[in-house]
Amino acid sequence: MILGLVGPTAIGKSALALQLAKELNTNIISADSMQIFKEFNIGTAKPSNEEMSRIKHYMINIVDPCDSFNSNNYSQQVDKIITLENDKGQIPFMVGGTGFYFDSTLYEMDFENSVDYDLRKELNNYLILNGALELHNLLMKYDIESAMKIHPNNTKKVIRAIEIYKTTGLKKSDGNLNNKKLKYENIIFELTINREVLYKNIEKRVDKMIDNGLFDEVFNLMKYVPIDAQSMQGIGYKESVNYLKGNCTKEQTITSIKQNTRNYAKRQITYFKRLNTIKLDADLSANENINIINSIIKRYI
RNA sequence: GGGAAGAUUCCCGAGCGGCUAAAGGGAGCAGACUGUAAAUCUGCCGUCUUCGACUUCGGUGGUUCGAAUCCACCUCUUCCCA
Repeated sequence: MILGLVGPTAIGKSALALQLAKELNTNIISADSMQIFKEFNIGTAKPSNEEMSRIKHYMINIVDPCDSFNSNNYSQQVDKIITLENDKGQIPFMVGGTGFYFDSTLYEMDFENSVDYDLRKELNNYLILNGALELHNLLMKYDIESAMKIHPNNTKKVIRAIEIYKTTGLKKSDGNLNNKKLKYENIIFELTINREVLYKNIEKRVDKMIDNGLFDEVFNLMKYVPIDAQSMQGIGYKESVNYLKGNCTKEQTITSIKQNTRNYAKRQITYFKRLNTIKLDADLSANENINIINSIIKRYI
């Protein structure tokens, strides 16, 4: 059993989560694909050390910035944590904006051992040489059903589908995507807010990150983290790299970070619709929301 | 004061007599998503009673069968010489 809190970036998840975790006397499992990286602090709006010392946060600062990490790595680690906490009689509180991490934790995922990075490289070369359509035709040969579902332009997904077939002999379309097996009972809350207000919040937050020294952080990171590392693709980071390399002005960079963050928030909101969430109004005070949450939890548990 | 360029749909920006509601990009909105997910990708995007109709390309008036595209004047903008 787990409790969850989702919401788009900059809506105030962390603040509410902190209070709630204290109230409920539980630990937090972060579900954030960027906060997993060590040393990526300002741009990921990571909780402060002080905050993390007050409430235990799992899944933050667990990956070296030069390494890669994926949703499967995530769910495997979180499985252990949930079991551990549940065994102690605790219901952990999963908080974050990475909807896919919730998905891959809450449900049984198909295709064990279906990763082959060399094959990906190979397919990527094939893509460069022959184009997206030919790559898609390749998938057509192995798994027509998936090929029909995946747009040829979505080459990452086309490659993954081929990879699944080549490594496991299974077709992606054989997975249980439409019939997912639930792993954990859960109650997921979702913070919502008026879109315009959200976008304003985002802009304010980005300005704050800049004031807090985002560029310095990235400058130091660039000394040892390759620019094409997964960690460097995060919003706020890739744009800063571009700026520090002298490719654009500071103003352009800030505008672009704000823009990309807004677009991201929009995608998050779309994703949350597939999660079965209970909506919370971010305009209400933390205490009000905590009361609402408490009453709902009591009803279920 | 003289000269040059230009005003295009929310923004940038093509078009330079018919094939144009007007390329492309951005924004916005909606959506997809099972191992890079802060990623990747898709659709819509003048209005409407949407297989058709209507109103648009600074303004007004012309030339044409027909104009965002040509002409005249007006308004504004940028730039250059004073």
